[in-house]
Formats: sequence, structure tokens, C-alpha cells
Amino acid sequence: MNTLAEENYLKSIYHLSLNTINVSTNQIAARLNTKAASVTDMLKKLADKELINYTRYQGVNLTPTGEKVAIHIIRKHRLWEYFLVEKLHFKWDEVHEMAEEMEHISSKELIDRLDKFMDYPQHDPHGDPIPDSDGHFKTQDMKPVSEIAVNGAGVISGVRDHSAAFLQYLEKQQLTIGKKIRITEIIEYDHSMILQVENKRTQISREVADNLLIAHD
Amino acid sequence: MNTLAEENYLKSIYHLSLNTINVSTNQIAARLNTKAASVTDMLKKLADKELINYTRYQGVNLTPTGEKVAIHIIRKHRLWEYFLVEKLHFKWDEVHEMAEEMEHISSKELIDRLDKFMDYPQHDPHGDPIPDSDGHFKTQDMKPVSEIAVNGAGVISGVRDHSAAFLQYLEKQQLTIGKKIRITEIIEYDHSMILQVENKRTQISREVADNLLIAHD
DNA sequence: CAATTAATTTAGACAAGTCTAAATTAATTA
DNA sequence: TAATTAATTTAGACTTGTCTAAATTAATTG
Repeated sequence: MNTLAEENYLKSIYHLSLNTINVSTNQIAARLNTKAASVTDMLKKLADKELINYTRYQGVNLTPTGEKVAIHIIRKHRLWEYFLVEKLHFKWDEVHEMAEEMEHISSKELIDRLDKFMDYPQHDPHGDPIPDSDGHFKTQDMKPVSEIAVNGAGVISGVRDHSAAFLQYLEKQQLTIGKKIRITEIIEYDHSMILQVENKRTQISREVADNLLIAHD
Repeated sequence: MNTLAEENYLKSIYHLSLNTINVSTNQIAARLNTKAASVTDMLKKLADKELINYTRYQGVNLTPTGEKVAIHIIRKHRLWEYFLVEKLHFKWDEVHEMAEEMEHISSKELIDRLDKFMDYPQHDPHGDPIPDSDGHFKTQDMKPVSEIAVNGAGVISGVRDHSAAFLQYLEKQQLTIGKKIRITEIIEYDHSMILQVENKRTQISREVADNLLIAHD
């Protein structure tokens, strides 16, 4: 079907497309830790296979087929992450690398059965939505905590930064998916925020607030 | 660590080594559906990495390190097969190809946790032993049904032929792992055998009897 | 709007793994 | 034991995915 390298390119293009209409060669190169020249070569290949729309110097976007493939890979990645956390009891900061390998296992039947085995989870351990067998998923309306005003409240529902370091920090502060929080105070000087998390108070920096997403109450 | 191609060579050499001391280039080529010339190239590479002992024209065998790597791949293969059958309810003839992909997932911690999750199974769905975390496993004493005399009995414990066609046939005849059988009669003409399987009688050809393994009662 | 700078592409090379065809070695047999 | 045959290896080529360095195009700015 598609090679491992092709799948990784499609996935990167998909993720980058969430922010910009046309994804640039350099953006892809940065995300994949590769060189722009290598990206150009691969873009030609993916365009030949009609998985992306590509015009020289203009950046790329996914064709409907390309998007379908990308979403299926993301479905696999998130279901395996869910499996690793819920069934094998890994922590949420430990599963990304393993899922990067597992997402390339090809059998669709396997992934559909895994989905059923876990009773069709809607979100992966980081709060990201898990596409269903047809590639459909609903995005919940989320905002970075940094955009909430004093006295605003909500439920922690996702993260922007998926790095182990950030996830470990959140875990330690008990700022995990599903927790209800309320903004108690915003320090004007550095925009750090004081939160009420259940019956505890925590102060978080602006950077943390930018990377932590909540759904409205 | 090792590439996918290297892992597949090591696994093949391991399996072929069960029958012969030194494995030949052609044997490996046949098993991997590749050409002898390609095998020679790879053998040099594996010898450089000290995973096999290789002398030109003399065939190869695994070094202790190579064997350890091979057994670990086999552990992964068999644990994933067990998972697919016991947890995802695939049939025993459906899991081989999927496990061929899954056995290359690298994390040892993952596989140790999977092992624990399934409560340390001793055998995969085809009766093959699953090595433990240290690579140890016990081989039970098994014989092809064709070597048993009239009135001999035992428990079906393994297969020599792992093809889907053979496994499907056995399933249909209810000749599955764990079933107790007794030889009722041997037809001299073609060496086919009549078996008592629980409260049914079944006749199997010599070829089937050769590929079906039982443990002594 | 011409000149500079930044982004992208092209050209040519390389490593891994494979192949075919030819050469070499080992094994078999007359 | 010499000749034939079978197995294996070598030589040279190809594909995939990558790289560096040079060339080209687009964007920015004086």
C-alpha cells in the first residue's frame, strides 16, 4: 500500500494542515527532522500517487484520499495509545514513541477489533479525538486556559504540547484530563494564573496555560 | 537496533536451525522468498554484527547474541498471536500475517506488560511455546500423530504446518489444541488413521497425521 | 522596482536491500 | 581422480529514501 516513510509524511502534512491551508516544504522538513530537499522528492512521489496536491514553490495540501489515509493512521495511533494506557497501564507520557511504531500495522480489521475490545473510546490519553472506522470524529470546542478570564471554569480536555516533559509536569500538578478547574487569579506582571483544581490551588505559568486546553463548562 | 530485514533473516535462520546445524544460503532464500545472492549479502552484514557465524560456502548458525535476538522476536510474535486470538477473537488461522508485522515493534517493556496483561501464557494459539522475558521456554515432548500406534492416545498440542488451509481443516474437524484423541485404526493401504476425538470418529490422511502433533498422555 | 534574502528545487551522490548474470567453489559421479 | 553438476558468491545494476551543494524562484525591502 504505502511505505512507512509515505505514511509519516501524510501524517505530518495532516497535522500541519490544521493550522495552515498550504503546508510548506520547510514546515514538513522541520517536523520530520529531515532536509527540505528530501521533502521535495517525497512530495513529488505523493503527488504522483494523488495523495497530495502539489505545485512547485506553493506548498501542499492533502487530497480527499490522502486525508483519509492520514486520518486512518491517526486512528491507529490513538487507539494504540489508549490501549497502552488503559490496558497495559503505561503513563500518558510514555506511549507516544511506541504508538509511532504501532500506527503502521496495516490490518484494518485488527484496529476495528481493538476499537471494539476497548469499547469504542472517544479520546486518547491526551484528550485527542479518536476517529471512528469511517474516519469521522467530532472536535470538541476547546480553548487554551490562557484565554479564560478570572472566574472562568471548565474541564481539562487536551494539551497542545505532547512532550513527555510537559505531560510529566501536568501529572505532578494533577492537571490531568477530566479535572475541573476554575481561574482564581491572573497575575498581571507575567500572565501566570492561579487555578482552583478540585480542592487544591496551583499556580501555572503563561506557557503552561497556553498549552493546556479546557472545554467550557 | 536491527533493521526489519535483519530481524527476518535472524528469525528464519533460527527456525531452520531447529532441523540442521548449519543453515544454507538456499534454505534461507527459499524461506524468505528471495534470491541466494541477496542472502549472501545479508549474511556478511549479520556476520559483521556478530549475530551469526558465517564462512563462505559453509552455511551459517546463530551466535549466542543472534539467538537471543531471534528468540525475542519469536516471543513477540507468539504473544501478539495469543493476544489476537484470546482478546480480539481472531481465529487461529487468521493471525500469522498480522503477528509478522507486530513482532517488529521494538519496546521490550511493552511486550513484558502485554505478557503480564494476558497472565503469562505458555503457548501460542498453535501450541508453540512462548519464551519468557529472559528467552527461556520449555519444549514439551511431542510426536506427529503418524508415529503413534493403534490404541495410542494423547492431547493435540501443536502443528507442523502453520498454513491457514491446514489450520482451517483442523478447525472444521475439531482437531484443535487441547483435544484428547485416541488412534482407533490405521489403514494399511495409505496409512490414513481413524481417530476417536471426544465422542466423534474422524479419519485423517497420512499427510495430516504427519503435521499434527500430540503430547503423550 | 531593482536588489537582496529566504525558501525551494535540482543535480548528483550515498546506503540499504534487492536483483540478474557471470564466475567460483564444493559435491557428485563416471 | 577428472568431469560434470549444483550451490554459492561476486560484479554490477536498480529502487527507495536520504543527503549536500548549487541553482532557481518567490518574497521582502531599500
